[in-house]
Amino acid sequence: MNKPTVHDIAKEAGVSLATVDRVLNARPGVREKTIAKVNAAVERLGYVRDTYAANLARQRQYRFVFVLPEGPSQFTETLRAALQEAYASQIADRVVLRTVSVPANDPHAIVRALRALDTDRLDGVAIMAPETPQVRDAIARLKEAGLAGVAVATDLPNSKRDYFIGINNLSAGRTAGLLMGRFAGGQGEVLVVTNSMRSRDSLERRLGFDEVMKSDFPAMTVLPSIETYDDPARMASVIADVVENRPGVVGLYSMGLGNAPLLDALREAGRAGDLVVIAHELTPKTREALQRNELAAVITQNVGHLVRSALRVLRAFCDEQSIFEAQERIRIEIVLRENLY
Amino acid sequence: MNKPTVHDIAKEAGVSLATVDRVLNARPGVREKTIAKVNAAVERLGYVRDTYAANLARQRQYRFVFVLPEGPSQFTETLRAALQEAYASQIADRVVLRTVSVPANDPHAIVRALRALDTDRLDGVAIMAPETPQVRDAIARLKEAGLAGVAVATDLPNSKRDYFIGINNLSAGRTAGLLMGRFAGGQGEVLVVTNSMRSRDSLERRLGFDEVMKSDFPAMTVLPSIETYDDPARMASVIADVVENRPGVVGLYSMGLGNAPLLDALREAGRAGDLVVIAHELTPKTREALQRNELAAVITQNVGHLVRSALRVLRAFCDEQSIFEAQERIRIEIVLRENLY
DNA sequence: GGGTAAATGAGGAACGTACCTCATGTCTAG
DNA sequence: CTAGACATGAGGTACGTTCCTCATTTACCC
Repeated sequence: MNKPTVHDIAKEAGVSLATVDRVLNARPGVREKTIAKVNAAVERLGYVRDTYAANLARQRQYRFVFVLPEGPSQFTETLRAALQEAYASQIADRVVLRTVSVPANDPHAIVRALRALDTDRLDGVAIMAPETPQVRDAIARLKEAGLAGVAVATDLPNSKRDYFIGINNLSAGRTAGLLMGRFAGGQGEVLVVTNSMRSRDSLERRLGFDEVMKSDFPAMTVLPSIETYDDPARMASVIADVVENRPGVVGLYSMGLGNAPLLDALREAGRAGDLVVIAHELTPKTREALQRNELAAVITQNVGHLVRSALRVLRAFCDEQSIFEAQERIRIEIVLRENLY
Repeated sequence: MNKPTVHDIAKEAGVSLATVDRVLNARPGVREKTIAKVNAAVERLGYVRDTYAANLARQRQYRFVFVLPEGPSQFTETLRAALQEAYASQIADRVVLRTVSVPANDPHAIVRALRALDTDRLDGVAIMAPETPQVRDAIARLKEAGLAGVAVATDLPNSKRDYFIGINNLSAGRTAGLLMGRFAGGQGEVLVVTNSMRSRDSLERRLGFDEVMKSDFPAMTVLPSIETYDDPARMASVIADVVENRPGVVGLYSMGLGNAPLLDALREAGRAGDLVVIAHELTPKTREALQRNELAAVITQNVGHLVRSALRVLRAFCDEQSIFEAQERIRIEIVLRENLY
């Protein structure tokens, strides 16, 4: 009736505990035939290893590092907070966590940080960074050393990461497009801003946004992306320009970081609550703007989920366990004033 | 450096292991003063009990029952599937699970089922059922027997449930209202249908919906709720009536179950994809309808999250552990064609 | 100050697994 | 046929906790 243990397997297979142990842990010195016998018994009884007991016996530690962009972005701050919170909870059982901050847009510094990781004292790495060839190589090194590696929020599709935890940005852009079209009534011009189009995330979002606008709202015009390079002054002048010279603009899609300056500029220009503004990432600022009707919608991913997922997936890879996909899928969430929770 | 164990506590407090154990497990025969000494040591070292080791030693089993409505609703089927899936995973570690089906709208049968539960062989119950005074009493009995009890999807606010896992239906209705208003352009009439207004969920959703329509879209008219009593023929006639006699109707809000018949009726009447239709709960049917542009939006709660959350919360109550609120909050999700995942 | 009850200590077994050693059994090549 | 390699068994210890027993100490009351 109860869950079978290694002892049951031993009995069932007609071998000793030691042999069962050797088979289950893939230790050498067992004949093929015996291995088969044990595996058959495992099958028959439906044995599943008690991971917690195993971890206890093995004194398992999961030594993880999170490599996150430094700097005063609301998104990364939320992420760090979520990480702290998760670390204090059950999920981080037997996890020893460290975070490393890297300048977001300095590939060299990122590579340096990745190289500096002591692979002998580490079991897994979660990385949020833009992908460059050097970064790719640095990740390859980590993988060669046998570490688990996941990409968080920003994918590293060409690197040997084990898993990507985050949303599909093409779909996110498409979702923004659909919302924009429907909210704006299918007419007028739409401004698209981002801090930098060099980021893969922005590129993909823009692509998805345009696809939907073109196919579903052909009467709308999407203006070229405007880059603000994290410069509030630039943002202010962009918005001012729209107010003065672009009466046809009905919507604004902010694809990247830097929503705080955007919202400030809109308020300054007196257009807050007037345009249909759609932005990414739920933070204290965007949350407040939703409440004040200054943002029509925020497209986001649940950051708590993101970090918990990263921890679970890293552990699963360390233990060579399978991943419960449904649980790890990060959803593209649409947040309006009314479902802010 | 490492996590402190009971042995460390014993040393630190200058008492024996046995005494530490007595204190930690609230067993009698320890002086107040000694208890204080031990607790101080726990504080000082930041000791946290290793739940998994404890469960191992204690041979802990979590015996849970899920009481779910029977019948061929897509929502409950999805729920059952999610439960199966969760049961097979890590989350259900040491959990022995049983489900009990009850007729959704027969309070007597529900009470009978709750009474039939053997409280001696059970640690927790998750219930999805409409609240009636008898149900409330039956739950009180379970609580008295020391079981953990959570309400799932439908709250039992007046019962002694330990926790409610699900969305706030007032907010869900408000979210629907905001979407409806913006999607429909703030003009025209809106039809509201549900299988039954006797359900608290429908009432609350309607309330929220009306609030937002009134305050944010005063130019729109919301028609009285139409109840279909799970009768496809009735649904068909309602829709046919709209097509023929209500040219001003631009939107349709389906608050309850029974989306399949609604969608069929719309197709029949040739109005699918024409009205702004907003429904609840993501199921295979609603998913397909989103893809075909027959539904503008679906407001839903993640069912996988729902059952995993229920399991975690039940466990936490059994162990008298605190709950990681952020993780257990069920979000009101808005699903459009583009973020179906 | 002695008796008694309560408080505490010391130690061990168990949970399911990992990992170790040492002894014994079995096969195979020369 | 036998040495040596390989396969297997038997048994122990450990992980952090629970829960048990039994002995010893302490505190308190008359």
